[in-house]
Amino acid sequence: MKIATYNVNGVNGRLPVLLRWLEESAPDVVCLQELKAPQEKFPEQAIRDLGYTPIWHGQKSWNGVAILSKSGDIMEMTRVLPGDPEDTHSRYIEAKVDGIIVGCLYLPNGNPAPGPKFDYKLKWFERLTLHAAELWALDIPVVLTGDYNVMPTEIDVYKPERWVNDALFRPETRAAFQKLMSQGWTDAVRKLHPDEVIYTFWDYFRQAYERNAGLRIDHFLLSPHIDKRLVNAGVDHHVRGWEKSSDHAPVWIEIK
DNA sequence: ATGCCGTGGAAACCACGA
Repeated sequence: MKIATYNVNGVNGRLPVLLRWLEESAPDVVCLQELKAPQEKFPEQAIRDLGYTPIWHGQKSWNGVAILSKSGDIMEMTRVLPGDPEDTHSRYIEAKVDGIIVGCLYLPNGNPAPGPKFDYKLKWFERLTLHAAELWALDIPVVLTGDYNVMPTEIDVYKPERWVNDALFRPETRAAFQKLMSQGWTDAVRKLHPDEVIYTFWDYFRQAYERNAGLRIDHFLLSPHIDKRLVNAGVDHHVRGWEKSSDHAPVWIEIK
C-alpha cells in the first residue's frame, strides 16, 4: 500500500501534472496541500475519473487541503486543526482511510520572522503537537503527513548557514519539530535513508532544481503501528522537472 | 543577499509563497 503527499501549489493550474503523476505513481492514498481553490472549484470529476474518492477543504486564493482514496474507504474525521476557533485557514484535514488515520497538513510558512506570521506558525505547531499527542494516545495506525515547512536538520538544507534566520529553519521552528517528534513519531524518509541528502522542494528561480538547491520540508510521521509495516519511502524527484511543475515534489511511503 | 518565478484574484497590479 502506497501513501503519498504532494504540495501542488494550485490544484487547477497543476491539474495536468497532478493527473499524470497520479496515473504514473498510482498511490492508494494521496494528501494534497495548497489547493489554492475555493471549495466549489476543486476538480472533483477529473480526480474521480482516475478512480479516486476525494474529500477536500478548499479556500479562496490560498491554502486548501485534500485527501484522495483509491479504495473509496474514506471517512472524514475533521477539517480543522483543534485549538483555535479564530483560525480560518484551510490547513488540516483528517480522515480514516483503509483503517489508518491520515492527517493531511499544511503548516504555516511563518515568514517574515520574527513577526505575527511567525507567531502564528509556532502556535499552529503547538496545536498540531497537542492534537498529535491525542492521536498517539489512541494507540492506532496514524500517518501525519504534508508540508511541515520545516527542515529538521542541517542535512535537509542545501546551504544551512543561509537559512538560520528563516522561519523554516530558525531554532524555534526546529525545536517545535523536535518536540513533536519526541512523542515517538517516526520520520519515515529519514529512517530509511539516514545519511542521504534528500529534498522535496526547489525554488522556481535561480535554477534551483537544476543546481539541486533544495529543502526537505514535506514529511511523513508514522505511529508505531505503521512504522513496523514500513517497507519503502522516497521522493518522486523527477516530477519536479516536468513542465509546469509545482515547486514541491511528491513524497511517498509503502507499507505492507 | 535577493521572491530573480509562479499562482490566484482582482484589475493591469498585488498578496503570498519558502
